[in-house]
Order: sequence, then structure tokens, then C-alpha cells
Amino acid sequence: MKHTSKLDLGDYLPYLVNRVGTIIADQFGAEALAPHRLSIAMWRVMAALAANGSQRQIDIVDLTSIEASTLSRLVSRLVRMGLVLRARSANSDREVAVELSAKGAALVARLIPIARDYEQAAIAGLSREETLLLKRCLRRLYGNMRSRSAISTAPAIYRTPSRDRR
Amino acid sequence: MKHTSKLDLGDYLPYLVNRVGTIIADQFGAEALAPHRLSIAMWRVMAALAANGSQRQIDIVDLTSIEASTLSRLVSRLVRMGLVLRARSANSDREVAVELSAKGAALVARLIPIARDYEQAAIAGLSREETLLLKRCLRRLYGNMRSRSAISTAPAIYRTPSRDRR
DNA sequence: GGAGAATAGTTGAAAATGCATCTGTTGTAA
DNA sequence: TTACAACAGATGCATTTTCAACTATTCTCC
Repeated sequence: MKHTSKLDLGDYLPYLVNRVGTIIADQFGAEALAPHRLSIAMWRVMAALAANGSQRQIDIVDLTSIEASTLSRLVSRLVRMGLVLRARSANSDREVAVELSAKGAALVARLIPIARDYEQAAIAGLSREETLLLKRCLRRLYGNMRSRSAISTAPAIYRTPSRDRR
Repeated sequence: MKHTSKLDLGDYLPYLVNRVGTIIADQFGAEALAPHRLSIAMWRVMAALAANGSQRQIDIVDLTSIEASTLSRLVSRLVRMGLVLRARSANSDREVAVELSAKGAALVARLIPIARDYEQAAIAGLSREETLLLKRCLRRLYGNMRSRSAISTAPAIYRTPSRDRR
């Protein structure tokens, strides 16, 4: 039975993915982040900064899926906590360059090994090959959805002219 | 270089997982759910009910990772919208049995094929074997994290007596 | 160069969320 | 039986998130 109107959650990919993402984030948040009064969102911002260096807020939005206005306030909080710095970008006056402060960088440096431990805990029992394939698949899935949305967001010129759009 | 304090997000599993989960949910939410004035959380509740039938709220909490008090209010809203029914459970007076109404069931039945389309769009380009492995891995990851938390939540009796707990 | 569109970021107000606490119910063990 | 712990759910309140609207800057192209 393939096309029933029943949904087996245990075999439904979006469910499987979100469930895993949530449980890892929850545990990492509660055990590793909470002691530092950090939320997962804050951690994501700081990890993005650690990974890619100084960035505009909009780049962080893209990287973290955090909504722009939420991020704006989030960065303000991180600044108040002394973990990141916000300065007007060098080449543009409307852009903002966000970067880790020394204190922020030190904190991230301490958290990253712990984050890796959680990653290891999650993939325990998988072979190296399986892990690699898993990551490759996830990147592919993201790419697929990405280009999907690119189509419908793109200006009409770039879309395939279709007469049967509902 | 293996043990640097830098984190390559594109190779960091929790990041990859959450990013995929988010993009699928966002697109499905915006395109398929919004027209019906449903949020992703609501959809998850309804999908859980469609998949596993009438359930207590606490079971839905477990299935959806939605916090108990949030769910309580969410169910109230769904009841008001006429999509689910909330009745006192037959065998217990403190439990509540939540189930889909006819209207809710009809709506879910219409959404499920669309949900499947999104799943298909996501896994486009993967072989059947890769898809199966991907799902198996995700279930394994969830199981791993699950038992991890079970350890620290369980009463001390059940924990392995360890002298080197930090 | 200048008008208007697009972009980056912020903010007000409403809605959603989470935590702590409360109520009522069921289980357990003396 | 009774007392007490555990549990399911609901609710008050503070915090967070979101959407829309707004400001300010930069891009585009006539």
C-alpha cells in the first residue's frame, strides 16, 4: 500500500529530520548552553560567526534561518552580554558587521568541542561510510529545497513559462 | 586538521539536520499550510493524530516535541477551528483524548499527498538505497540521543555507578 | 545626476512560547 | 483507609517571536 492517505511518521522524512534536529538541539541547549545563559539561537549565531568570520546580519539570517527582526534583537542582546561586536560595515553605511568579541570567541572555543561530542553521540554506531553518506544526503536535500524555492521566488523572467499554473 | 576549535558548518551534522528540517517545514508551511490558516505546529499535531489515532495530549507532546502547555492551547485552538475533538478519556478522568474531527480528517487527507510531494522534492536525485539508508540513519540518531537523555533522566538506581562524573 | 526600486536593519504591537504553578486525578504503600 | 507521590492538563505571567511598517542607505537605469 503506497498511496494511502495515512502517514507513517516513522517513515516520513520531514518528520524524521525535524525530530532528530530537535532532540539534539534540546539536549545541547539544556546541558551545554544553559549554564552559560545561552539559547540555541544565540549559539547558532555565534557558531556562524566562528565558522565564517565577521558578517552582515543578513548573511547570518541566511545561515541560521533566524528571522531578520529576531536576529536584530538577538544581536543586541549578545552585544549587551559582551559576546559579539556590532559595527557599521566599512564599505557600506546601511550594513552592519557583526563579529565575535574576544570573550565571545573564547566561549565558542570552549563550546565547540562539546558540540562535537554531541555530534559523536548522535552518530554512534554508524560506520564512517554511513556518516559520510548521511551528510551528503542532507546537503543534497537542502540543495533540492533551496532550488525549489529559488524557482518560485525568482522574477517571472527566469521561470519556465508555464500555461498551467494554478 | 581534526581537532581545531573551528567549526565547519557544512560538515557539522546538527547544523545540516536542522537546516534541512527548517527549510522543508518553512516551504510546506508557507505554500501548503498557510492557505488553510494552519501553522506547522498544528499540522504536526494533526499528522500525529492521523498517523496514530486518538491520543492523550502527553503522547502528542512526545511525538511532536511541542511543549505541554503550548500544546494545551494549540489543541484548544484546533477545537475552536473544528478540526479536532477533545473529550475526557474513557478510562481516566484526568486524561484527555484528542482526535481528529471529520472536518479535520478530511483536511489532513488532502494535505498528506502534498506533504508526500515535498518529501519527494527533497529526496530528488537520491537512489532508493540512499533514501532508505538516510532514513535508517536518522532513526538511529534519534535513538542514540533518546537513550542518552534516558540515562540522565532515570532515577539514580538505574544509572551505571560512575566515580568520574564531572 | 536624479527618481524610484531594492536592500539592510530596526521597531511597535500582536501573537506565540515557555516556565512555574495550580487543580484535579490516579497510583502506591504504610 | 489514608496519606503522599506522581501524573495529565490548564493557566498566569514574563519572555520571545513574528509581521508589518518604517528609516536610512545603496543600486539602477533613464
